[in-house]
Amino acid sequence: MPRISESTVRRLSHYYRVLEEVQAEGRRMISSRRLAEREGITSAQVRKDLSYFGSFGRRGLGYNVEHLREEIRAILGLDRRWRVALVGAGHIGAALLAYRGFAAQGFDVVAVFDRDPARIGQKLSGLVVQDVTALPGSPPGLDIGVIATPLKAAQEVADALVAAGVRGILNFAPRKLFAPPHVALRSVDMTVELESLSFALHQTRAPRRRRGSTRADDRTKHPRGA
Amino acid sequence: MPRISESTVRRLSHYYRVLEEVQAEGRRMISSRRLAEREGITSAQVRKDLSYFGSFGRRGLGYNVEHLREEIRAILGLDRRWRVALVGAGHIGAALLAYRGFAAQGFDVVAVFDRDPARIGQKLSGLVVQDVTALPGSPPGLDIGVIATPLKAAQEVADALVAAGVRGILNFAPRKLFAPPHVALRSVDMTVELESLSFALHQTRAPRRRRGSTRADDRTKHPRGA
DNA sequence: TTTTGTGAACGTGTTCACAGCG
DNA sequence: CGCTGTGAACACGTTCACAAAA
Repeated sequence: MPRISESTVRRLSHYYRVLEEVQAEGRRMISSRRLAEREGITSAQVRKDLSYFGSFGRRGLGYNVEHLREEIRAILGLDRRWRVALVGAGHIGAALLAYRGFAAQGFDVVAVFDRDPARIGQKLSGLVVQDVTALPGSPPGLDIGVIATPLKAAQEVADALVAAGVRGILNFAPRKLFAPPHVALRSVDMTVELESLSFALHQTRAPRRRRGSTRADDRTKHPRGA
Repeated sequence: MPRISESTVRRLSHYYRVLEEVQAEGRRMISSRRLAEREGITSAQVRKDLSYFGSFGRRGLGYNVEHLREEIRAILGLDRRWRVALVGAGHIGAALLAYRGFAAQGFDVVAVFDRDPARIGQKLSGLVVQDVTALPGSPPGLDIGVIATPLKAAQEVADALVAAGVRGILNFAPRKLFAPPHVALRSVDMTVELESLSFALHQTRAPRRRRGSTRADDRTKHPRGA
């Protein structure tokens, strides 16, 4: 198995979502073409992504929806539960905690921390907010840490999470964090997204044009544009 | 000027943040090397990114912090204000509204919509939540729409925002949206990030190794890893 | 026929490495 | 010397296009 690119993993995540929908619609099989249409990408991309992990389809027929869903579930590691610690019980932290879909996919928030004395001791979605200084060693077997603190505390909290033994960090603070190589790090940065939009809108250029091509074998038409 | 890649734009956004910090620290000049270190990338990347837009540095000296900040500010279109409509006044919507940094960078939320009668009419961070059916044409000169609704409403809301004339959409619903080519679309999908972490943690492989290389001219050492 | 799985071709973003200038 | 700006080399993800299978 070759090294899997981050983009492939993200697409798998999308395929998984589509398959859930398609399954709910009662379909038994789906082609790479249909799957691709739902995501606005090419069918070759779908097949290539899946081919890194095995041969899940049947030629002429497509993929069995339930089976493929289970395969991707296993590939993504969603067939087990992950113990998550949330640091930062402010607006964003609270919003994340309230998000039901969190636990639904295998992520259990087992502890919430904050530095603000006014928040410590309060209950949030069934969990008592603890003092962040209690982080080291407190909840055993932590897998993932979620950082929803203000900018300035973020790196410090990341270090504490690493010390507490997490192997993955999801960062919501708008700043680049550093962690040792054995700790996976992902960031969600709303500021960057907004500024990227700002850049795109700022360009009063001619509407961006598609990369041209004439051959069409594999090309998927995108129903409503990009 | 060549076509600018999305990754370059996102990095510009990061540089901008670093420059703000560096300026606050009172430094007058900064080299591509230092800038790169802060972001965990190579100095060549920094110089290449900037070179798409002009020659902002001075050989032997580096870049003037304030000047470069202003240049990037203009490039990203942050030297004007953008009128933003928020749809969805739930947990995430409320968290976004409460985020002060929003307005600080030029994004003014001028209207909030929701479908839930219980929320309509309530005040949120100084704005009265309006019925989403009032969206078409209500606030004139909208630039950007932010979608913070449940999954199922997202595409419908996107269509409404497009009809209302927005040129950019920031989507927080965990689903692929479609919009016409003249509307820029960005997504923040926490689910994908978590599942990407899950995948990384699930791989009990040997710790991922760096791509090898011996020459070092331009290489930047990353202080604490990736 | 339909649709998968995949090597090969292609295009695009990153890194190298150095000329050029302060 | 130090550091930028940049063509050229490289690496890597995407798309093509077709053999194979149902």
